[in-house]
Amino acid sequence: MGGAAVTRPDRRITLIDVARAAGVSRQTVSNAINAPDLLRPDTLTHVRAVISRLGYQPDRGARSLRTRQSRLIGYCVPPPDPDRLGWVLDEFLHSVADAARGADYHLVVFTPESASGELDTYATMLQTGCADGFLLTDIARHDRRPGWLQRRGVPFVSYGRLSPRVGKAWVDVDGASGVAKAVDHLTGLGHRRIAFLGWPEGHRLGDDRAGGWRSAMAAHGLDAGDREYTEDTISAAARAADRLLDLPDRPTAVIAASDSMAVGTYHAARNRGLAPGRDLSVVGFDDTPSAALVTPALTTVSQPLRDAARLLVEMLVARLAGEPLKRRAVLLDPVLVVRDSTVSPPG
Amino acid sequence: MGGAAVTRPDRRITLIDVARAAGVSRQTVSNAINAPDLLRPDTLTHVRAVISRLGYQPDRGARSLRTRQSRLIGYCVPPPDPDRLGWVLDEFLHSVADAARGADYHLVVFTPESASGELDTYATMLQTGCADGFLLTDIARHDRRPGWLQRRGVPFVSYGRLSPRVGKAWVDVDGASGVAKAVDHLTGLGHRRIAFLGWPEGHRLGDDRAGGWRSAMAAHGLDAGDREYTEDTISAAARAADRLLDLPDRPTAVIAASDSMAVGTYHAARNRGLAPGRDLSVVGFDDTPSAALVTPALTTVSQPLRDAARLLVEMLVARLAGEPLKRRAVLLDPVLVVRDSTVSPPG
DNA sequence: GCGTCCAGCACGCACAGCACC
DNA sequence: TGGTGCTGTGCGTGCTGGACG
Repeated sequence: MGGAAVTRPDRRITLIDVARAAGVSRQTVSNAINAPDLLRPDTLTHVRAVISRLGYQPDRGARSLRTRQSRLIGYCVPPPDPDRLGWVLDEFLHSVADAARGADYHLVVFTPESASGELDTYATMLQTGCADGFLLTDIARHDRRPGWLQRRGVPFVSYGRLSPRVGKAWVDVDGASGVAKAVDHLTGLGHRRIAFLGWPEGHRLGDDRAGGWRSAMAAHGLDAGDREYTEDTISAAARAADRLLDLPDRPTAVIAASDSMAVGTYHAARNRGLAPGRDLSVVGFDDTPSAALVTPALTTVSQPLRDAARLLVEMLVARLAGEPLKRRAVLLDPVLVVRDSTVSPPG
Repeated sequence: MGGAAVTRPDRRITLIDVARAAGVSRQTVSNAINAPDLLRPDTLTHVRAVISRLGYQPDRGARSLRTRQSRLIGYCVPPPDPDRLGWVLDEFLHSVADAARGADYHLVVFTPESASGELDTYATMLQTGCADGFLLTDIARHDRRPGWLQRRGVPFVSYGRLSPRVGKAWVDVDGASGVAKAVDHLTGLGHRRIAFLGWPEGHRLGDDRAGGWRSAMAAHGLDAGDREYTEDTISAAARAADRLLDLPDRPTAVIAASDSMAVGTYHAARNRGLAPGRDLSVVGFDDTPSAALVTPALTTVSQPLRDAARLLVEMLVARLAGEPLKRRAVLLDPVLVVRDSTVSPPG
């Protein structure tokens, strides 16, 4: 019998223990937690004192069985891609987990069972009571998840805008505004030929950012002719940036739709003997951890991740509680972080 | 009444439904899932067929209430530090979540309630049945978590070695071997003066990596005199690298104990007009996503994250099941990823 | 007695409805 | 009466002990 009882630290404290110690019934203790306004103030104070004295914590299993809720938020982590800059998962996750705890929720991360059956995984998570609602990120062009969840009435929120047809609760960064800030910054430095390197048209995020560039250029009376669209990888961006630098009247600055593409632009510039941050100004988007580390340190548009996380959790929790949303679609204004990759145009 | 019943997609399928459909008792269905060897083969086949036909999934809440287990693995995400390179959280989390699902576990990420009361958070997670065991990373010098968990008999595993006193189940990267590979690589290029930039002594990881450098240098008949120890941030590393480059007979290569410190070395070199990857070779450790992006692309020691994650989950699941561990402490051999920051010494 | 399978109970909680002042 | 607090019940499982052949 030498083995320690690993799974049983000590007997759990239950509602009944608290009730006995406080001299009230189970239900009164339950109400003290879930419906405090049903108790007389002095009873409430007394029960609460006993609760904290005994260190009582409601059991999730039992509560979940009774209420049919897990108080768990599901988040399917996107698979890492070596040719894309690491996402800002670190800070985002931290912020989300923090906000969730504030609402007495927890965050469950999971991966799809198979590439094809991602939706099945969401179904399983729901059926087994492993999540009450979901947090979505990296919404793709024809993403099936929002519509699927919407049809089933499953609460979810998205970091990334949604078409009204498939969902109403989302938070996103105002890409147009972010890129416009980059244009303002560059014109302030004296640039007139500012190119844009974006994603293929039809991508919501990409179109948003490209639109911001176009209108900001127009606002400054500049021509928005120099642009290339390509997929969001370093290597593809380098090829696209090459085409921009091949233009007869070469741009003096490039705004990229992501940090990955900005790094690709660095490569293209160096390949023809141009020094980014001296001969060519470059602006990125996302402020990934790498942005501050590359040489020259990258000027980039930073997403307000903490605010986004807080809002997303707030919205999801409201949906889970069946409450109406105060704000359904929130566009956050990003900040331009100026580093060393943007300087006055040469000459 | 127009509002849809958001929380109730449709009535759940329970053990009883399956039992009725299969013409057996609840318990037999339960056994088909948890103790298949108690059933006659034909009964088992039949029941299993009905289970998959109805798409039955055991309810986590009920199961958790009965078994006193959540089938949840807790992971406290370390707070992001802007002056340190983003951790490799992305890939690690993905791998862990993947491995956990294979064992019918899920991963709950959480943050400490307060900086001081991290242990309280672990206690709460346990008490509320929000985790059965924990995954630890970033073990600090005098980390209180392993001992605390150990004393309470809480199952946990650590990514990062543990002193036998506070825990026996861990997986770690063989830092000494990784650094030795870096030394071999550099001597192969013709370097003789290879400095080491590490963490203050007493840090297990740091000592491990420093030891690898010392013994590899000795094996090559080289002097292991050039070393600096400092904290793991870019700025501190830059100052320490400065001191190395101030040495009368300047090293031609620097091996840093982390990618952050390698980037700090880049800065220090450039400040005195030395080009890393030409005048000075630099090797990092960790292969963070930024390593491939900095200029020159950083040669670095890569952690086998997938293997680590798989092993960690395997060990934790075994501990949770009360089974003996096949392997308690596993040292994984890292791989040197050669990029552009290491070249033959100048001259 | 052995191999299968089944009925009753308890896990800890929250809801409905009743009792009290 | 209305504000408070209490008792009975069931959520879906898995364990214990018993029944059947």
